[in-house]
Amino acid sequence: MPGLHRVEDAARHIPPASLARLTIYLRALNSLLAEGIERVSSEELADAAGVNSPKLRKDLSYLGSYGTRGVGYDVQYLNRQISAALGLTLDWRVAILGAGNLGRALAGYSGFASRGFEIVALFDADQLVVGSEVGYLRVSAVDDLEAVLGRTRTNMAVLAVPAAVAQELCDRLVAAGISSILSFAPVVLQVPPHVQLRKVDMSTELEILAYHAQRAQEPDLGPISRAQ
Amino acid sequence: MPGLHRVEDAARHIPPASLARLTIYLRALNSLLAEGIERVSSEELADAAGVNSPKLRKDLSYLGSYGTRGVGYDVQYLNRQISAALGLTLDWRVAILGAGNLGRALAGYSGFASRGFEIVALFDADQLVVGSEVGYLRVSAVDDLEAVLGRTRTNMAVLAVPAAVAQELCDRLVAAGISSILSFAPVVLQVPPHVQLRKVDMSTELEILAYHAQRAQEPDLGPISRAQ
DNA sequence: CATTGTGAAAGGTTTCACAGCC
DNA sequence: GGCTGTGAAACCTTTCACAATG
Repeated sequence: MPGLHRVEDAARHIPPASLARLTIYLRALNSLLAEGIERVSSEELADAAGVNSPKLRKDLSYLGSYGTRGVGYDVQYLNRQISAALGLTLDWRVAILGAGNLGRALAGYSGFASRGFEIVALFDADQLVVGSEVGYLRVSAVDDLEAVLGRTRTNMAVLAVPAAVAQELCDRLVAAGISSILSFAPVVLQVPPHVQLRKVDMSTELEILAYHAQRAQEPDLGPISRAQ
Repeated sequence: MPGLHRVEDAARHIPPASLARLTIYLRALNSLLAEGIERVSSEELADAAGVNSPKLRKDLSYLGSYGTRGVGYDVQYLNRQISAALGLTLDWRVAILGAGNLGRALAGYSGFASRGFEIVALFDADQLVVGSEVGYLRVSAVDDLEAVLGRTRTNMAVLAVPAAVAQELCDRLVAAGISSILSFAPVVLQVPPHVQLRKVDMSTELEILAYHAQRAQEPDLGPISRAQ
């Protein structure tokens, strides 16, 4: 394995487009690891991740050079390097706000745990739900938000609540010192600049599909450019 | 033959980046409509959508010119034009595969219905779940997939199933003639080129947050570029 | 000698300034 | 006067070809 005192391997700037794909490579590497495969070429890994191989090599080049020319990449080593670059080796403690179907689905989602994200709290406003058990978690009252966040040393939060209360809860999270927030609420949230907010919008994706399907239906628009 | 510029206003090619934001503008316009606001400037609408105003104007310019200089946009009219451009005025009939927490969350998600996506079927493999009611839907057996898709005239599908069975079900959907698929399964799926597949990956988003949070924690990396 | 790592070109996206129009 | 619509510049991303190398 390469020496220790190379380029500061940790965190140079990774372009956003690249960053999003690195997480996909991680997933593919984990599958290979599970199958007991030890070495992989950029071509094979790119196939498994659904991208082309020059793109994959370019993406990896932002982290450092972790392959061997003429040979390929060591699956386990590359897996560790990407995890480290993304910060997945740190201790991430996640609170989920909203214990509806979505919140419960997220609480039980194995993809989080397998990446080192520990779900440490689950909140709901409904008194009938507070106190019930979801997996190994007990649902906390949203009234106790600040206290529970502190006690559990939460450093990330997921909003799985109705649009109407999302901004208010977001504000409380920020006031409580949380600066990494993932929102599933279908509404634009305002946060101060030091807070990282990301959004997952489930209906946006269906709407994009509708656009492409509509175009496919109408065969009268001249040369059709490859969609996606 | 490069000739024939028949520029129909309906569906010229919309750049992907623009397309994704148009759905956000729609949401913002719907909020304005609900508040009874009839006219909006590019500046106001851009604020509501969380983008800057030249970007919004550029995005709208791919559809046509639907504003009035010196005045702004008519909320209802612009709403209709964007909906039409995205194909939301057509009849979308969606099947959800997987009636776990995620599938049920999606089945009950009001954002779908309000955009004209009708959920017409919900499938599960578990015999204990098949036949039960979720909202106004009765859960169908995945064994009857093809028959139910045909009977309900489904033209879009959502995969909310475990990674292990996602590819197999995806293949059956494609064989049954579905060519618009949204997957929540954390796995790379293979589809033929005529099929539009989109993916929502919930752990990718947390991983991107982790990367930025890690960088914010380490103040020792020289000039820090503003994240996001 | 197969395969990585990377400059350079091509293609796509965002920003900007301002012409055009009500 | 005020706001939209858009070409042109700046910036970012992807592709490509090939030099570098174990």
